[in-house]
Amino acid sequence: MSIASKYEPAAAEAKWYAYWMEHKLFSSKIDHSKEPYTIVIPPPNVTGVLHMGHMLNNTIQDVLIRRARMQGKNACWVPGTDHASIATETKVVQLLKEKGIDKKDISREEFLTYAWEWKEKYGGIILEQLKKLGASCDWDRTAFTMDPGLSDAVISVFVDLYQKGKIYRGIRMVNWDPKGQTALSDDEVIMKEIASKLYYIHYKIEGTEDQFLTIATTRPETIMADVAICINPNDPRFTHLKGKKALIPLIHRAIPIIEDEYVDMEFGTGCLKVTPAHDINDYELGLKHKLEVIDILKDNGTLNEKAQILVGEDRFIARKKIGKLLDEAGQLEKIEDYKSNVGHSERTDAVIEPKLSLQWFLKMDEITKPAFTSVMEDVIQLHPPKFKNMYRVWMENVRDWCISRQLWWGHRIPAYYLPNGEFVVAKTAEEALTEANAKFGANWTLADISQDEDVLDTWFSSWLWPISVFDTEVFSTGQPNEELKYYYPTNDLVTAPEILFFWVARMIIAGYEYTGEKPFKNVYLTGIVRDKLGRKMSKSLGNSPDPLDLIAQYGADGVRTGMLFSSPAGNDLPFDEKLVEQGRNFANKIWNAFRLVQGWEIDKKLDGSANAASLEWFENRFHQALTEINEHFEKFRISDALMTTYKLVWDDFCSWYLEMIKPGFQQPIDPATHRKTIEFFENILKILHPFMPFLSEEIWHQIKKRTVEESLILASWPAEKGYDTKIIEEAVQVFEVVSQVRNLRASKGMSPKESLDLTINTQNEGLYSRFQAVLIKLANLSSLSFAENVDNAMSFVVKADECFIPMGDSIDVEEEKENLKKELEYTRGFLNSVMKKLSNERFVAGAPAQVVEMEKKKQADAEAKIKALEESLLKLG
RNA sequence: GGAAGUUUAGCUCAGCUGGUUCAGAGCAUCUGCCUUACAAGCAGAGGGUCGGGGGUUCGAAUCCCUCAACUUCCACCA
Repeated sequence: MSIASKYEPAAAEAKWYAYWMEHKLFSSKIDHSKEPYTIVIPPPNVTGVLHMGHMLNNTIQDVLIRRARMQGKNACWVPGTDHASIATETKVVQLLKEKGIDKKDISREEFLTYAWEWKEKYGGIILEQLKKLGASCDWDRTAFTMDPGLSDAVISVFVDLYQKGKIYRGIRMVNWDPKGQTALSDDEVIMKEIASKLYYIHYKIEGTEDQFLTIATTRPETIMADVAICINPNDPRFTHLKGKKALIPLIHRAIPIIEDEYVDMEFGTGCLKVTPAHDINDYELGLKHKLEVIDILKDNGTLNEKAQILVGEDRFIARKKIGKLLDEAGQLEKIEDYKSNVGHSERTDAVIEPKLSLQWFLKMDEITKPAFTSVMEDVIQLHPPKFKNMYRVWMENVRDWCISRQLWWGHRIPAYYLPNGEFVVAKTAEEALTEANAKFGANWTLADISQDEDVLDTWFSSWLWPISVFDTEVFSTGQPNEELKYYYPTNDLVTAPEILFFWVARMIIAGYEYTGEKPFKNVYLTGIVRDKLGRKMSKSLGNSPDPLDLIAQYGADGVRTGMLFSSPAGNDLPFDEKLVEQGRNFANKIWNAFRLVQGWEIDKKLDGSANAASLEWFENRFHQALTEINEHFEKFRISDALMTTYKLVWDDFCSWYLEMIKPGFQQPIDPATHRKTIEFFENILKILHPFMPFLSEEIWHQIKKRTVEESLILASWPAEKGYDTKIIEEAVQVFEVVSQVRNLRASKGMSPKESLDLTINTQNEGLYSRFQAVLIKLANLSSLSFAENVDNAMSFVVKADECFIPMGDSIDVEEEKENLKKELEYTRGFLNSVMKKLSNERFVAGAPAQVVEMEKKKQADAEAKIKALEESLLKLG
C-alpha cells in the first residue's frame, strides 16, 4: 500500500483551497432559481490578527455556509474588515511615537496618510489567515467599512438621521478617555474594581476658626473643582451648618452648604462634596441646584489653571501630592483603603474621566422600538435564548448614543460650521454651502465654512454592515438594489456575546430603520475561548496558542473539529490542545478507513450475498444518524451534529461496518459490497465536509477522478430517507452477542485469536443466520449453531436469547451461577418496578397510552429474559 | 444594588413540555493487545445519592419552595 498511514494535512489544504479559489467555488451571484443563504462575517479589526475566538467563530460560520451550499442553496458568505477607529488610531499613534512623531505635530491629512499606509500594509492579514482555516468566503465581495461606498452610506445615514431629528448635538456628561483623548459611548466603558483610598478631608466652616466638616472622597485632586457641600436636610448632625459656607482646603474658596435628600446619611461622613465637572451624579445635582461648573482638567488628564495649584500635574500624581499637602495643612483626617469601581476605556484601558463636552448623540427612544419587539417576538432568534433577557434589559435602559469621537481615523462628521456660529449638516461641503447660503441668505464660499473635526463611532458604520455590503445607496435612495433584495435579510449571524449590544442590537436597529426588515433571522452567540484555568485567552496574558501554529501542527480540519467538539452555543469553550489532537486523530481515522477501502481488489465473480445484512444495517443506521444530524443543525447544536457524525464514522462505520464486510488479508471483495461501501463512504464524506472540508475533498477526489463541478464542496447534502429501527435494533442485538463473546474472552484471559464455538437458544434463528458470517468473523467463532442447551458451557443472555460457549472442564460452575443469579436478580427487580407501575390504577389511568404500552413491552421483555436466565441456571444444575 | 443563568462521572457537557433499573456521551483513567487500514490504533472494564434541604405526585435529574456556591449582564453612593 503506497498511501501514507498518517494523514498529512498541509499539502491537501494548500491544494484544495487553491482549487476552490481558482474555480471560484465560494462565489455567489444572484440566481433566482436558488434560495439564498447569506452570512455576513463579523468584520474583524482591519489591523488585527487571528485569535482563538475568531477560529471558533469562523469555523462555525464555515460549517453553516458549506452545509447550506451542499443543500443546494445559494450560499454567500461576505467577508470584510472593520476600520476599528479607536483601536487602529491608537496603534498608529503608537507607531508614530516609535518613529519619533507626535500626533499633535502633524496635520490630519498627514496622519491619515500614515494610517492608510498602515492599513494597506497590515490590513487584511487576518483575512489571509482565515483562508488557512478553510473559510469559504466569497472573497470578491470583501468589504471594508471605510471603502468609498460604505463610507458614503455612513454619511448618508448621518444626514438622514439628522434630518429626521434623531441626531442632535449637545453638551452632555460623557465618558472621556484622556489617553485616546476622545469621548466614548457607555458601552465602551468597562467597570473594574480597583483598590483605591478614601481620603477624609476637613473643610473649615467660613467665619469660624475651629469648626469644620469632614468629607470622604476617593478623588481629592478634584476638590478645587468643588462648588458646594451637600448634606441631607434630615441629618441632625449638621443642622447647625445649614445656610453656612465651607472653605475648600488649600485654595480657601468659599462654597455653599446645600441640602438634598440624595445624600445618604449612612454612607461616609454624611457630607458630600459636589464637583459637577468631574462626576456624573454631582453634575445632576449641580443642575438641580443651579450650581456653577468648574472644570479643572485638561483633555489629557492633567490639571489646568483653574485648579490654581498643581497645575500641569497628571490627575493621579496630583492625587498623591494633594494628599501630602492636605496633611501638611492639617486638614487630612485619615486615609482608608477602599475598593471602588472605576470605568476604564475598553480600548486604551485608561481610567475614564466623566467630562462635560459638546458631542453628537443619536436619540435611542424611538428608533429602537422595532428592534426591541422583533427579538421579543422571536422574529429574530437569539441562540441560546437566554440572551433574549439580556437584550431586553439593555433595550429598556438604553440611553442616547454618543456617536462622535475626537479621532481622525474614521468617518468624519458631515457637519459644517458657518461664520455666523450656526451649522448645517450635508453630505458634502458643496451641498452644505448651498444649503447654508440659501438658509441664511449669505454669499459664503467654501473657505468660509469648516467641517466638524470629529469622526463617528466605529459602530456607527458597522451597524449598517448587513445592508451596506450589498447596497450602499439604499440609505439615500430608499430603493433597494437587486443584490439587497436577493440576499437580505441574511440568515444567520455568528458572533460573540460581548458585542451583542455594541453591534448586534445596533444592526437590528439600523436594519429596521433602513430596510424595514430584520437584518438576519438567527443570531448564534458563541462562547468565549478560555484556557484550562478558565481565563479568557488574550494576548496580554500570553495564554493563547497561535492559531496558525495549531493549524500547522494538527491540520485545519483537526483544529476545526477540535474547537467544535465541546462548544454548545453560548457556552464558553475551555480550550485544551487535547481537543485539537482528538480532531487530528479523527482525520487520521477517516484517512485510514479510506486506505483500507482504497486497497481492495474487486473480483467480479464473487458473490456478496453474505454481506447483505450488513449493508442493510448500515444503510439504515446512516439515515438514522443523518436525521439526527439534520435535527441538530436546525437547532444550531453544532457540537452535537459533529459528535453524532463522529460516532457514526468511528463506531458504526469503522469499528463495525468495515470490520463486518472487510475481506481477509489480500483477499478481493465482491463488486456489490464494494459499490455500496463506496456509496456509504461518499455519503459520509458529504456530511463530514462542513466540518472537515480539506480531508473530505481530498478523499472525494481520490475515490475517483472528478470534474470541478463534481467537487465535494458542490455535492448535494444526502437526502433524508426513512429508516427501519427494527433493523438497527436487531443489529445492535447481534453486536451485543459479539461484545459478550469478546468480553468473555477478556475476562478469562483468553487470546482473541482463540476461536470459540457459539450455540444460541433463540426464537429468532433467522436473525443470527443472516449475520452468521459477521458473528463468525467479529467474535472469532469456529462455529455457530442453535440448540436449547450445551453442557459444560459458559453462558450469557442477550435479550431473550441464551448463548452458550462450551469450555470443556475449565468452566467454573459456581462462578457462572453467581453471574447468572446476579443478572436474574437485577432483571427481577426491574420487572418488579414495572409491575408496580402497571398494577397501579392511577398510573394506568393517568399516564399516556404510549407510556403504558412501553411498560407492557418492558414487562414482556423482562419476563422472557428471566425465563431464559432461569433455564440457564437450571442447566447448570 | 438589580437581573438572568449554571450546579449531573476526574474534565467538558446531553438529558425537550415529569414515565424504561435513567442515570447518558465524548475525553481522561484502568486492563489486555504492535491482530498487515489506523498504537494519532484495537478489544474490554471501572466510575455519579443528578449542589444541600423540604414539598407536589402513583412516579422527580426533570415541577415548586428554600439554602449554598459559581458565572454573566446591567447599575455605580461620595
